[in-house]
Amino acid sequence: MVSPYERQKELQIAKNKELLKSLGLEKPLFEPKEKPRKKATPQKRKRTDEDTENIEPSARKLQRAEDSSESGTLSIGLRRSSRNAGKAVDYSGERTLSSPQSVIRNKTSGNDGPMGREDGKRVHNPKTYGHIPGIAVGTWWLSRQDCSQDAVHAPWVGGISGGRQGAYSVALSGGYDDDVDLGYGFTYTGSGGRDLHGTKDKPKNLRTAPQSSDQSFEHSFNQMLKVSSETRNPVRVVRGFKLQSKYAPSEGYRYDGLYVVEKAFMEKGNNAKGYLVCRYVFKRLPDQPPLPVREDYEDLDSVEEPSAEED
DNA sequence: GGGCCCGCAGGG
DNA sequence: CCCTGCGGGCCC
Repeated sequence: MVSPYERQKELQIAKNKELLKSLGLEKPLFEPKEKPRKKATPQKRKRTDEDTENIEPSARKLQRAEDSSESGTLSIGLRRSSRNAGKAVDYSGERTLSSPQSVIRNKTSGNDGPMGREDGKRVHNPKTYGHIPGIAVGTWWLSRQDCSQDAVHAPWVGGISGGRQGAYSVALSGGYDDDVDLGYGFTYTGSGGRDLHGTKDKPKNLRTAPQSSDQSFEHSFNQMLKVSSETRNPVRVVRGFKLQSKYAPSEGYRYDGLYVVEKAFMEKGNNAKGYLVCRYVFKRLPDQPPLPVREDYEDLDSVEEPSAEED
């Protein structure tokens, strides 16, 4: 039996999915020169010492965790994402799934700094529109911090970064489970409407929290994205491992190139009280490397016929 | 596994 | 200086 709440969510998702499809966003605007890789390249290498060498810096960062647990090196990698618990972290596989140009950049190697940073300096300015020089589409980082250091998406926490001419970048991290991701187009939800302070008797100091009020375009971040839809400036898009999508990386964060904000509107969000959210439709710009697809992701694509599910 | 609370970067 | 924010590490 499906709860009315779930029902509403399904309808919402279906609606937005239709919206994306009606805009022709379920596929690349132009056929990429190179065929999209439907499957991970067969030659999925087993982890070797050489691979371990490559991920060493990130592992080093988690040294402390290792100190307090006797478990192997793999499990300290998993610690980072509880949602991926039980899954094997195959960094070499991650690379084969990514587009040809993809490259892993983890700079949080830090020999012994408190936060493991040895070079906190940014080479490029994140407050720009378009690609960051030297950062190929498909570049992958272990953490938002690394991504920020490469100037692709500056905030460590926030999903939206922007200025007066619109957003510079957004991060898709699955914070709103009614967002739809078709890869070449997706819906995105604005910020705000969350109670980060708790109540008076139970004060909190959170960075994220459940939806507890309406969002609005007055909100500066939401306004930036609305401006983006008018200026049509390109927005850098980063997909994170928490995103529920076959286009999400299984671990870490990946730069997926430039998109434009095609539409901006308000609608009821998928939250208990039906608070309003700011919703956006993003469209991927042409002439970019094909998006990697996770074949292991089970697409619960059962939303097509609302009347089909009776039992 | 879930809850808590932190530093930090950015925009106004 | 104020505030926010789709992280993340730690403690339980």
